[in-house]
Amino acid sequence: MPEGHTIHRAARLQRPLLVGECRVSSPQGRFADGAAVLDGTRLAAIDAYGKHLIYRWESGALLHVHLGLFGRFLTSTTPPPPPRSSVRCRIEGPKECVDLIGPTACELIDPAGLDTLLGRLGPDPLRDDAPQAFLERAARSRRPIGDLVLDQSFIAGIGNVYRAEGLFLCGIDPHREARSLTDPQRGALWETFCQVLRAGERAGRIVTTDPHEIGVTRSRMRRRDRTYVYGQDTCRRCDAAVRQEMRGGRRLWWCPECQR
DNA sequence: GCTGCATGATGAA
DNA sequence: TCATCCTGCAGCA
Repeated sequence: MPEGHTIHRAARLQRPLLVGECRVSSPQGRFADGAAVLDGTRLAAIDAYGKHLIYRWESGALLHVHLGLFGRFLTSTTPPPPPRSSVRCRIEGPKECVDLIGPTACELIDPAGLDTLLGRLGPDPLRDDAPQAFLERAARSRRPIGDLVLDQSFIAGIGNVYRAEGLFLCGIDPHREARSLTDPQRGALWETFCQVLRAGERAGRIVTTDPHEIGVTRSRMRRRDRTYVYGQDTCRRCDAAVRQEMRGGRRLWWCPECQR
């Protein structure tokens, strides 16, 4: 489900199959006006920024999609089956059909709107952005590092699972004030996010554990084997009871032993 | 059939 | 900090 890896993977996979002339519709009806504008025109490119997708059309039109918590894509080969009633937008390209379900955003935006959107985003590890802006702002911030990494203006693409797992892998207590960490700690955190997001983009799912450590074969990993602390009762590394806490409406998991 | 919950984000108070 | 929006599913009567 949707953290940055999902979005970049969707862009990579959809790009070669949708670029070209597309039929665009809104079976559910809530994007009917936008779909009418795009229908029959040619898609030029698909770009991912953090958790945002931008579909660029040859006409200059820009389609902004954000999956939010529930959004997802269903893909099918053309000709596609009839859409389910909840499909906000169907894009039927030359080689594939993509149905968009339950997005937070599915809207046409203008170039100024895109600038505003991108201006609110911090560097994105999956775009190979330079980490300086993140590192420098974090070095000055008094906010807890666990709150800060979910803030898309600090670093783009991290969600609740990667927050818990990235901080675990770096041995950092999420409550630590961001500025109290050392420069190498903040640097390692950025690098860790780069690694786990890239792995997630390739695999199409979040796996942050080392299968040898967990004692399973990579191909046999069940959901509970894929994370050290997220969604766990006990730490998959040290077996201590995993702590959890609601912060800003999101559940935060951490290991009190491995993250000091 | 209901309730609650989920890998997200926003706007009002 | 809270309510709200988006959807589907598990768990329970």
